[in-house]
Parts: sequence; structure tokens; C-alpha cells
Amino acid sequence: MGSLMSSPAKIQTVLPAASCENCGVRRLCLPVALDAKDLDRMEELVRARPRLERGDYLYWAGDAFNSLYAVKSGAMKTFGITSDGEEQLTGFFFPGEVVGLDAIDNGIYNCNAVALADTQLCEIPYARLDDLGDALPALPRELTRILSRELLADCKMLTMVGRMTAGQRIACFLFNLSGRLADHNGGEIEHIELPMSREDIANYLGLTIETVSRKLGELKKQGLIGVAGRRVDLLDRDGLAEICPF
Amino acid sequence: MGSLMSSPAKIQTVLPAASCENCGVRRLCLPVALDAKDLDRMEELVRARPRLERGDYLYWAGDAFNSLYAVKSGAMKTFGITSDGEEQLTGFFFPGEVVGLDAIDNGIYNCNAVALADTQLCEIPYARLDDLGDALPALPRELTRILSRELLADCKMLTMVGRMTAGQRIACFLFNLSGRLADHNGGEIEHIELPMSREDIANYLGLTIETVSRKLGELKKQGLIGVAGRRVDLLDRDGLAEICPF
DNA sequence: CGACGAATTGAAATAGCTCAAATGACGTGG
DNA sequence: CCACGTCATTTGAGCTATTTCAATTCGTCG
Repeated sequence: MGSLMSSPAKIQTVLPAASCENCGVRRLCLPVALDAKDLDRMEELVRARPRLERGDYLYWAGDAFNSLYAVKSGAMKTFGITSDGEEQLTGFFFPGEVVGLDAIDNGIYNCNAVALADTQLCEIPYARLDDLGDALPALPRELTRILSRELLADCKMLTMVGRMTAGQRIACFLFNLSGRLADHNGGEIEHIELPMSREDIANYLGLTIETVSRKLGELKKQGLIGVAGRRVDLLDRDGLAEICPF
Repeated sequence: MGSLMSSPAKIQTVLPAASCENCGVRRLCLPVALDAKDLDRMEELVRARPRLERGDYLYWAGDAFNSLYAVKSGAMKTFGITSDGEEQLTGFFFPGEVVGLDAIDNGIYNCNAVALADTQLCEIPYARLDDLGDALPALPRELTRILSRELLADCKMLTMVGRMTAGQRIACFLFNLSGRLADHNGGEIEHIELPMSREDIANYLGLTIETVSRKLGELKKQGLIGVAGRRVDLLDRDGLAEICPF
């Protein structure tokens, strides 16, 4: 197991430059409900914007929790390690999504967070977000919504991993991915450039890398998708939907 | 497959009588951070206290979301149904825990919620909780913590279902259960009275009922636990811990 | 071009599933 | 209080989807 280890994080702290107001993922992100005036206060808070390269760690499991991180561009993954050395990928995070939510309660990051590609993040110091929440109730309200959404997503993952066949998991995974990537790309998407390796996919879905490869191959042979390395084309959405039992 | 269908919910609405202040699960529940004065306002809000019998539905997947429900006594389960009729249990809920959190974002209950035993609940109308949150910031703060905790629990479930063997899942499950039941029973617990059937356990852990039965039998044969129907005794915690790789 | 990691493909092994039957627990009605 | 029916659980035996192990192929980067 374990080829995920990588060089230590080289976080370049970039002081506030880009603004939430003009951010490409604004309508997906935390300040979605804030008006112009309140946005300013949010921007004060979002101070550092570390930029990660593929393979860089944002944080390690066990680190003290200080900040949430919103993905501006790129992609992240989070994974835990069991005491017997098994890795379990617990999530992928794309632009507009927030990393670190599961650490709020116990004050410790419970997973490792690693960049899957060059990734820009907004650092949101949690203590300050919490304070600002007293003045701007829209903020905790939106945070609650985001948490709830994440919870629902996890339930779906549980169903996928607990009850579906390998083929179904792959189909659902591709569907879900295309939906999320479409969110911040305007409309529909038929072509996906996977930011994660087969190993990541396998690990996420509770499968082996070989099974992922084989099932992708089958879907390809059936003409439902096109696969070429990390490029995947959803050729027959309806056919895929038939496989994916959500 | 579906033997879970049951008679329609017969929710007996019991008007306020018990108070949060004297509630046995207060230190686990939402108002944990409120002082005496604020507790009053919380109690106004928690108006109805439905009582369910075993098998009663609290809500169905697809129902409009109006309230969260805190478990006072008894136990609940939530489960979703995929389009091909498979059921997936997504959670068990014990005293002090809150049901319905995954419905906040999209305003619809995404799962079915059913009582596993005679169960007393506190109904927390979400709109009013939201309003009250503006005045009492401790409330949304605690809600956030609860959501975050739930998120972390789901990550652990993912790891269990995705990467562990049947025996490991069972061991972890028993561990987790004993911990949660101990929470509101004072201290340690060596004896568990399972409120759920083997079918529920199997469904929760992504196994079949037969495998659950067999693995429980093995653990018993190894002297790690005692099993007699729904009574389980944790005879050798360390031995169990060795199996459970968290 | 050559080398190394990632991905695919193949063949054999297995954990857990499915199907089937036996046993046990429990409430009902005589 | 006992006999019976129902439903939950256990146990058994064979089966299968996925894993494991092993060997190629592909892709990328120095």
C-alpha cells in the first residue's frame, strides 16, 4: 500500500489579491448569500491563498485544525489511514467546494489533504469565520447548508460502496463527477479530464485498481463511454443512467 | 430486500412537559452550550415531542423537511432506497443524537426514518431554530459541531465499508456502538442490548445477514464476545481492538 | 532513446454471497 | 399452560464477483 506519500507541503502564502466578488466559484462558495457590503468583511477574513502543486499536502491527519479551505481551481483529495496501514480516500474536492469540514468538531484534521493538480485555495480561518458569523448570520447559515450537503453526499457514497457492484460504482462515480465539474463550467459536460489516478478512484470506491480498469474497459466496449488515459467521454448518458441506480 | 415497510406513522404529539433543562441527554444535545435563560427560549421552540413505537416511520424519503428530531430515548434508523429497490441503511441514532441533518440543504428528507424501539423524540422546527440562531449564536455554532461530527462518523463508515473485512466491520461496529451507548449511560459498558436486527446490521455494514451471523459466531467462538440473540457482551475489549483497525 | 511509474490484461484464489434448510424465539389462541 | 404459526437467526454447501498475483503495455519525462 501507500504510494501517496509525497514531498512536504510547499505552501506559498500569497496575501489577499483576488476578491470573493470576482471569484469564479463565488456562487458555489461560502459567501454565496452575502451582498456587496458584507462581501468586503468576508474578504478581510479570507487572508491567505496558498497555492499547491500536484502531490503537495495541505494538511496531515492529526494537525491542529485552524482553517477551512475553499478550492478556487484545481482539485484536492482527502484520505485517512487505518492503524493497519490501509488508506481510504474519503473525498474529492473541486472548485467551489470546502475542505476540512470534518475537523470543526474535534479541532484536529482527521484526514490528509493532498492536491491532485496545481490548486489554488482560499484559506478561511475558522475562529474568525465563527466571529464574523455573529454579525452576519447568513454565514453560519450557509456553512450549515454546505455541511448538510456534504452529509448527503456521504450517504450516497455509503450506498455506492455498500450495495453496488463495481460497474455501478464506476458509472455513478462518473456521473457524479460530471455533474460537479459542470457546476462551475456553466452547463453540461460530456468530456471529463480526470484529475485523479486509477488508484485514487479504486481507493475511493472501495475497489482495486485492476477492477476499475476492467470496468472502465467494459463500459468503453459497450460504447457508453470513451476512455483514453485520464480523458473520459460520456458518450451515452442514458445508458450510463440505466446502470447507475440512484 | 424490503421487509422494512410498516404501518404508517402514528405520531402522538405530546405537548411540552419535559424540559431541556432536565433532559437526560442534555449534555449531548443541541442546547448543550446554552445557559439557563437561553434554555427557556430553546424550550419554547421544541414544542412537540413525538413518541414512536417500534417500526413507526418518523418521515419518508421525499417528505418536505420541516424539523430536526433529537432522540430522547429509544433508537432510530435511517435508510435510503435506490432505484433498483436496494435498501441502504445510512445511520443509527441513539439518545442525544439528531436525525434529519442531511435534509437541511435541499429541504427534503432524503432517507426514511424508522423507530427501532419505542422512541421519544424532540421535534425542533428548523425555521424557528434558524431564527433563534440569530439571537443565540451558540445555537448555530453547536449545530455546526454536530454536523461536523456526523461528517467524521460518515468518513469512518466509508472506511469500514470500503476497506475492511467482514470481521473487522463487525468488531468496529460493536465498538462504536458500545461507545455511543456508554455516552449517555455514564461510564463503560460491557453489555449491549442491540436495538436493531441482524438484517439492519448487515445492511448498515454492506454485508449479508448470513455473514453477520457467521462473523458474530466466530467472535464468540474466539471468546471475544458473548452473543445471545440481541444481547452482546464485550468480553475481551483488547482482543476486539486488535481486530478493529481504527 | 531509455527508464520508471501508471494502466491494462490475464489467470488463479478467495471472501463473501446466494440458495436452502434447520433451529430458535415469541406471541396468539385454544 | 401448551400447541402452533410466524418471523428472526443460525448453519451448511456451492457459486461468483472481485481480489490477488503476475506479466505486458502505455505514457511521460529526463
